[in-house]
Amino acid sequence: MLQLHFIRDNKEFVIERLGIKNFNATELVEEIIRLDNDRRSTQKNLDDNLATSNQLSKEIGNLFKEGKKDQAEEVRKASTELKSLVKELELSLNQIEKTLNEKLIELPNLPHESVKAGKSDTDNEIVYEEGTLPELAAEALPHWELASKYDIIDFDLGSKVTGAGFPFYKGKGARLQRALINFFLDEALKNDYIEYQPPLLINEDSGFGTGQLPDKEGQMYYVGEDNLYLIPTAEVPITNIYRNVILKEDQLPVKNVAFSNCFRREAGSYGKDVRGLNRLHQFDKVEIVQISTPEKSYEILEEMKAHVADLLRKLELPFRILRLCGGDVSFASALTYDFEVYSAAQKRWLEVSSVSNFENFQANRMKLRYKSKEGKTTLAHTLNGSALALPRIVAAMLENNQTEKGIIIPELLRSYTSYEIIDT
RNA sequence: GGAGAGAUGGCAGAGCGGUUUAAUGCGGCGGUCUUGAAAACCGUUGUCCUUCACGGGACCGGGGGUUCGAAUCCCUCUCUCUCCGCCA
Repeated sequence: MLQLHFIRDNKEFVIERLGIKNFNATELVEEIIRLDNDRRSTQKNLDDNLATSNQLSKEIGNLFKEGKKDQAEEVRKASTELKSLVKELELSLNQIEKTLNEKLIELPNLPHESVKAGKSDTDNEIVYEEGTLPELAAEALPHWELASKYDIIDFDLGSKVTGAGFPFYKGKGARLQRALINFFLDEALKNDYIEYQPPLLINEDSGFGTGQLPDKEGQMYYVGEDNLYLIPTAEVPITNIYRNVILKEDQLPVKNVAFSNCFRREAGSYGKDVRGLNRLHQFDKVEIVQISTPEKSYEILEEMKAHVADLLRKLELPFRILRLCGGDVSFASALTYDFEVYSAAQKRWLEVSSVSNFENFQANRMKLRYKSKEGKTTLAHTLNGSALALPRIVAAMLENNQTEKGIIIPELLRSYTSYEIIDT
């Protein structure tokens, strides 16, 4: 959520920058400013009347104490009249605030100055590439076939027990999941992140805080009986720890890491995008979250980017980093880097991580602030990134590392898997 | 799931219809004293809206109500604690 005073002071700028996200904000911004003017004058009016009313009430108290009942009675009448006016103003203020808020949350975050205009993911800019693309034999298999060949992931069994997109991992496949999770967590701990295990269900307020609600409601699994949502990412519970919190500046940056299962309904997905592990309803992910001062947040974004790159390097996977264009940056993000790993058998790049700076957009929604050494309270900046999501890493690893003998486990992962090869 | 108790400022804890602009203690910050520190003493101490400013307003778990006036009374929701039941 953008800050009202910022919108007021930078109207043209806001409209122009949101244009980069292909969002026409002209009317919405006008309406927001109009509603805010309305809110201010109504508030002023209400406050003045309340001030009078408070004064009268005090007077009544004093008059009673002095035993001047007749006079007290008179003032009371005046006060009663005032009260109906106050009530009216309160109602209209509430209504205005509600509408204003509804409009305000419709505005996306402004893209960072480095974000270029663009329509879709085809306009994303490759900012970095590393590793050599593997040359596979002609008979190389895609990961879903490797998975059944070595009996390590069972998609059919998942369909039977739950439905499509809920695979079973089995034997060395299950062990590989556990190995990757531990590897990712340990690497984060080496970089001074604090480990959390969050709840997998969250309430409405938390969904609102990070921006999943109200607009992305259909993407989350919902437990109606208890009014709870299954988390689509650990970002939600981990960031919401700080909802309505004022941190001290010396607590920043906050560096948290969490492993969690993630649940996404992925309504509307189809075709090759959902084959095998490419897109699941339930998957595992290690997420890093940082909270920082506005001054440091872009420096930290680079640090997080380097952390993710290091993980892929250690797993010996060829990867590239994209800076998302305006059309592809999410609603809440100011700047997002996507990491893609090359999947040799599918001959395509798979998105395995997304690292974003939300600046104060989430912080404003959830009232996450910090107090500076001078005692000034300011909205903090929030950032997060996958480090990493498992399924596509597994997909690429199976495909790229396949040999006649089996699938070779990258060296740095072997102490976690306790095996070096997946064979029959 | 059943019964009961409770939720007050960073923490502890009073207040249970009108000098509460929330007592008091601890903690924090500033100062006096001191070579320095401690102790003692003095002062100060939250969040939000509005205003150029002075000022005004809101906030005692959330929401609603009664009243001229609510931390205080009523309703409701949430959470915490104790006991019982169930249970990994």
